[in-house]
Amino acid sequence: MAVKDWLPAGVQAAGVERVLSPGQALFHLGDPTQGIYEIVKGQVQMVRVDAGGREVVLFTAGPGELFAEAALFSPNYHCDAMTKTGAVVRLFPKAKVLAAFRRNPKAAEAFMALLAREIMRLRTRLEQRNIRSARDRVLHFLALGASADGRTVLLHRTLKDLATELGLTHEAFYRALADLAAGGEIKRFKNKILLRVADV
Amino acid sequence: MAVKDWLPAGVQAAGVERVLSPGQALFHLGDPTQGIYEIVKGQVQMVRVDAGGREVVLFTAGPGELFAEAALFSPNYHCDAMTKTGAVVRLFPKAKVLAAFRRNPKAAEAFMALLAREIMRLRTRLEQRNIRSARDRVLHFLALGASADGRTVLLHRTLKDLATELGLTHEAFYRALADLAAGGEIKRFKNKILLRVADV
DNA sequence: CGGCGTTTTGAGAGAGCTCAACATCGGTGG
DNA sequence: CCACCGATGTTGAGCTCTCTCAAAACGCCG
Repeated sequence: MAVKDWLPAGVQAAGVERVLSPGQALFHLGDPTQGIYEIVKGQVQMVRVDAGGREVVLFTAGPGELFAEAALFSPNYHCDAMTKTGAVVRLFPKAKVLAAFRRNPKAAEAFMALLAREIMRLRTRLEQRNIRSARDRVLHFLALGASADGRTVLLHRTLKDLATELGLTHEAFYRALADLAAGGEIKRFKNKILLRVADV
Repeated sequence: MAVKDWLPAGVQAAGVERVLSPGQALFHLGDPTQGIYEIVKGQVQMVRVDAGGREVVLFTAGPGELFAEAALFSPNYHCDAMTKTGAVVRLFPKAKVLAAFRRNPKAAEAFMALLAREIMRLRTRLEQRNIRSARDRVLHFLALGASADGRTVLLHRTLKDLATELGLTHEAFYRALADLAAGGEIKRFKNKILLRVADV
């Protein structure tokens, strides 16, 4: 769900793009909150520094993702945000967004729905990580990624990226795919994978 | 954040408790949505059945957790929900909840804030799972769990439960703790753990 | 005291990670 | 058109770390 599909046009128009160079901070702990960000390009990380000075990464956001939703409901940021790689982000000012929600319950509901869906997606990924075996984890992922017919999984990103999302090294992921293909459980194509429907 | 802290009193009063026996379904895919559930006792699982007839678990909810938030924004359920262990749940009817949000933007905002916080928590746990080493994962967890002074981590649940949440076997978790304690990185007490502040 | 669940420690095996080499593909520029 | 280059994709070999299975100590509660 892209921002443009749910955010009222008036608020979208108020979006401000910002370019971050590698290592630059987007905001710091304690700063007054500005609004929510959409990651346009690159990666941005939420980082908290613990008492010992160690960096603890809370979250890594990539292109297309929403960032710092919680900032809408808090006067100050609770952690630092920075980019290691450099990034482009778009800021939607808090006041505009909240005003839109108050004025327009439909928009508010759309946002709630968005958050609820994000929660679902995250919970699913977390459940996925509870599966130890690479083979089964990949199978779980494929079963969930299957389109309506229940057999076809379209691959949008590179396999390498998928491996990362699954919490596997790319080697382990490739091997799991090779095993499944060898066992006839899947068939691999250029940009998609076909699942074998269970026999009987 | 317990339900009673954010849900308007009028809606809370409309909550209906329901007792589920082991193996019983809470709802099925395609059923019209009733509302959101709070798990009072036991565990309830979201399950989707894939084309091959395999069960794919999407999420397991425990006591105190909110369940099926997305149901508020969809006319039908997108998966099955059932309990293996038996459970007690409380249902807050969709119409009442949504009406309260429309009537009362404050309540709507409180709910959004709740969802946003849940997203943060989930993202943090997911980031945690990206840490391979048991030792580092435990350290990450402790650093995040530290209270204001940055050194004290209070333990509310049993270590065994914590191990599960961390995605480790309890043995691996105990060993990691023992290692850290042996190395002087933490000090263990009855119901808390002290982190050593990094030297210089 | 007896019983149950948590906490601990031990030994062994398997699975995924690491390091490494190579193939493949798409794009770029001579 | 071909050579080159970087990134993705693939396969091999070895090692480490966690999981698994097992057993025992500990603490709590009836």
